[in-house]
Amino acid sequence: MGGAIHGHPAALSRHRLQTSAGIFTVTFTHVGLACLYFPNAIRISIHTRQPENAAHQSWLVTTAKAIESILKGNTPAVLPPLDLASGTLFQVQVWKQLQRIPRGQTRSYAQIAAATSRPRAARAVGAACGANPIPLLIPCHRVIASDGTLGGFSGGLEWKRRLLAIERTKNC
DNA sequence: GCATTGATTGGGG
DNA sequence: CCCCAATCAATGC
Repeated sequence: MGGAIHGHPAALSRHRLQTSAGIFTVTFTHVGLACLYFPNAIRISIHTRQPENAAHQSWLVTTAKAIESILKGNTPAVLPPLDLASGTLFQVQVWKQLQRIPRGQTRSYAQIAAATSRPRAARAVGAACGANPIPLLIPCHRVIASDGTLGGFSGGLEWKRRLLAIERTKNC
């Protein structure tokens, strides 16, 4: 059996996804989209090459459209089901708050901390953002430091700058 | 503006 | 336990 996290199944399939901004990699479980990697990310060797699954094919199309939508500064009309089972309770709470940040807006790590009823956990929110398995669709790029500086980004700060610039431009 | 520092939380080994 | 981290506010320069 493949490795499992928190008692949940590991990814069943992995796909390369060609977009206008390069080749993203995504993984699916039986629940939905589990991970999304930027084109520049180091990809792990594929253990689980399973026969094509109809649901995964459908989710792949939806995921591709959602990525392209975000790259254009729009809000995706539809998202694939997201499998957040790899997260702890706190991380999932943070990730759900991230999904509530409207396109074109930002929040500070401290604001997200407050939204999860842990006003002093700003630093932990940063760590939870870093552990976000589905960047772009879970928009951790919209979280910045209280003083207006960018903070960090697991996909590289260039991507964070780029995404925020796209959304800012689109909003004006 | 920038650097330092103490407080603080959640996660992982 | 201990260490790390995508923080923050206060402080001094």
